[in-house]
Amino acid sequence: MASPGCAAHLPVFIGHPHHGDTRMVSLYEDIKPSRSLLGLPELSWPGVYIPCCDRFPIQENPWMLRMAEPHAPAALPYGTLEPSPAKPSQAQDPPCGMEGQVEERCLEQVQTMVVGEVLKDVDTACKLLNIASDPLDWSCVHVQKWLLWTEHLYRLPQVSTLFQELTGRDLCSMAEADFRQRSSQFGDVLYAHLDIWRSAAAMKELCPPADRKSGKFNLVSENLSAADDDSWTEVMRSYPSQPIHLWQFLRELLLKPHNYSRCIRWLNKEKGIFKIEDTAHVARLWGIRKNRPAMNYDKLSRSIRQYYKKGIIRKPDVSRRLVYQFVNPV
DNA sequence: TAGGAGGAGATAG
DNA sequence: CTATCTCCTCCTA
Repeated sequence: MASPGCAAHLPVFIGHPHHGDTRMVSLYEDIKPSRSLLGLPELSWPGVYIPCCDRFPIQENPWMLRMAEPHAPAALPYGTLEPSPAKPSQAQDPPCGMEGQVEERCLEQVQTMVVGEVLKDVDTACKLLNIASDPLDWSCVHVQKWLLWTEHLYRLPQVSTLFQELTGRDLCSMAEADFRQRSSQFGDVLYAHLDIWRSAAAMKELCPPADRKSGKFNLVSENLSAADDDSWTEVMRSYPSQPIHLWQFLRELLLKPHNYSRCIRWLNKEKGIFKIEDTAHVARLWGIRKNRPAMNYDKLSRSIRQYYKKGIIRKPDVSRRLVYQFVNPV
């Protein structure tokens, strides 16, 4: 994606780009595309560069300072991601002395967190979409799901129609120019996003989840949302088979408040009472998950109501709009 | 006008 | 056959 001497910006949304609580950074690919790490033994992305380090001098950057603390970095508001002028030389300057070592370690930590978050996001998307993490394994249907998801994630106009009848292998064999040919405006974004997925798949192969859990990537899940991650993993273990049921899907969203609290959230977790805050968003997510592009809240709510007589979901004692209750809370 | 309740036929796995 | 999906009517806030 990067032409020589003209490195490209690779936006990576950590969490969800539409939400204020999103921690978002832009990965800067320096010279080599991230795919080039496929053959690398070490588990770091060469050239991954955090442009926010440019914008905020490290000693004045609270976000950077918080890296050393045990909790999550503060959110970077959506919209601050505009590619800042690339300054590769600055990123590549060898740090000097103790200060330089601290800075380097800090950068390493950030990189590790970013990569860990990317892997987590890819994992989450895989589970929500029910597709393999490795694009090479995707069927045409999986490719369409991934495209719909990417459209949704980056708020792209409909691009999935431009990539019909393509398997994941077809997609992976395409050069950036081929992507641009199909979509002159967003081909590069799709290419970059696919690149992230391919890199993540390669990385997962090099470093299985068990290793990641106990290894360096633990930094991320420990620091950012350990409880979330555990419950999420638990949920996925509980429902390994397909197809997923709507109530399970809703519960999954509820168990990822970091990503989805803007569209669905607990009002009373103990009692299993939740509220759908953004009907269109939840319906769209469900539609993507079930490959039903025409899904809307009207239909989704009808499906929820089917659970009334099955005793899975009901309206709370005090009925309120968009508020439902799991009959058997977790 | 959006959301809620529920009937009923269609559809996918 | 089950679990929705889809379309529908009627009701309510």
